[in-house]
Order: sequence, then C-alpha cells, then structure tokens
Amino acid sequence: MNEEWVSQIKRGTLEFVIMSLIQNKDRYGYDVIQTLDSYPMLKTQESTIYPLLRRLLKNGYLESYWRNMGEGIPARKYYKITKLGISYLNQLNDDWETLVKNIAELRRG
Amino acid sequence: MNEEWVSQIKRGTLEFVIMSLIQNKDRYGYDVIQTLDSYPMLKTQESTIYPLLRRLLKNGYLESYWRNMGEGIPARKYYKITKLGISYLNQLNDDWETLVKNIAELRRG
DNA sequence: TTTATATACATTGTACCACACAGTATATAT
DNA sequence: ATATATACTGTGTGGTACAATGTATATAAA
Repeated sequence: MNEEWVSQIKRGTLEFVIMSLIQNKDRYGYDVIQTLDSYPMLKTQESTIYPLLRRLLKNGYLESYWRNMGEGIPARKYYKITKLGISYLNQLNDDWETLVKNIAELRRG
Repeated sequence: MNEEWVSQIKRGTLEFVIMSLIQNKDRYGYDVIQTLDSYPMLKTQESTIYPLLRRLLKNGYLESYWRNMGEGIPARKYYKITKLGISYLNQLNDDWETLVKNIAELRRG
C-alpha cells in the first residue's frame, strides 16, 4: 500500500466516512478510531480524528454529549449527527457517487 | 456541489485520474484540463494540473517530449507513462478499489 | 483601422488547510 | 513498568486554489 498517497486520499474521504458512521449511530472518538482500524485505507490516528470531530461540531454538523461509564472508566464524549449534518451528508453521498462514476468512466477511456 | 469538499477530495484522486488518462494515450496538459472539464468532480485549473504533471515527471512516473504543431499553433508538451509509472498506477488502482469497497461497507454499517 | 476579447498553450508565486507525527494527560488493570 | 481506554494539542508537510504572466492567433467590436 502506498502510504503517501493514502494519506492524501483521506482528505475529504475521512470526513465523509466519519459522518456516515455517526449517522448510523452515535459514537465517541475512540470508537471511531477502533472502527476505522480494520480498514487499511482509512486507519487513522487520534491526532487526526479528534480535531476532525471538533471541526464537524463547530460547523454544526455534529453535536456532542458526555456519558459517564461508571467507576474507573473515563467518560465518553459522544457525537450525534444534526439536521444540518444530515443534509450535508446527503450532499457528500451524491458527490461521492458522482466521483466514483466519473473515475470509472475516465479509467476505461 | 460542495466546492470546499470537492477541492479536498481531489487530493490523490487527481493524480490517480491523470495517470490513468495518460496511460490510455499520451497527452499534453491543456488536453488533460479540457478532458477533465466535463467531469464536475474533477474539473481543475491550469495552476493545479501543470505542477502535478511536473511532479509526476520528476518522480519518474511520466516522461515528456515536445511536439511541433505547425504555423501559429504553440508546441505541445506531451506526457507519456513510464514503466515505473505503470507499476505505480497498478498500485493506485488496487488502493482505489479497496477504498471504494471499504467506504461502501462502512456506509451500509 | 484600430482595439478589445477569446482561444490555445504553458508557467509560477503565494496562501490555505486537512492530515501526520509526536507528545501531554488521567485513570485502571496486569 | 506496561497496556488499555479516553481525549487533547502544537508543529510540519504538501497538494490544490487563486491570481497573475507570457506568447501567438483569430475574431468581434469600436
């Protein structure tokens, strides 16, 4: 796998993927990281995920709440998609579909 | 279409697409720009394409030659894929396939 | 006729910003 | 000591965007 290229391709795709994950169910940062860990092309570190989540929060696409996990387990900051986030994600879905089609067409010449 | 996101998603995809185009046949920069013009997600300006082509040249994935076009038409700088470029592109193809599958899986949850 | 504008082609300097690297921080369990 | 679970941050990198420069020709407007 081409690490250099993979790190470039994540721009945009990561945001898209994380929004999709959180649309399916509320998630906290660490959970997102663990989930992506099994996907070689999307495996990503804390230093990328946390700022990304905060950016989506700031843009109003996500909202967050803390959930206490009981003795000895650090509280989790859950993220939930907003209405704005849903319409944004719908747009990303369309754009992604278009992109995949465009590329398929260009590749076959 | 989300211009901001589109400009991010082009990182990596553009390189991939341009290598594909040039693998199919030799091309000059302006030709690449015109070709991408009909694909909303990949439409891109000179200031992006020319440096990209030069980078691929420098990395040894492409080689270039000038072709004279006769009276009044500026000479064209054609790019051609190298052996190294072909093996690089094969890798990009695999990575792209993986990415598309990964994302499809993550989206459906 | 002179001037303005559009097309074809290539280049470059500067700025932006998402992701990467590496580190900080707390608490528990082994 | 080390690993796991959870969250945060400062600094660097590098591909793309914006805007402009340059040559040459053809065409439309003044």
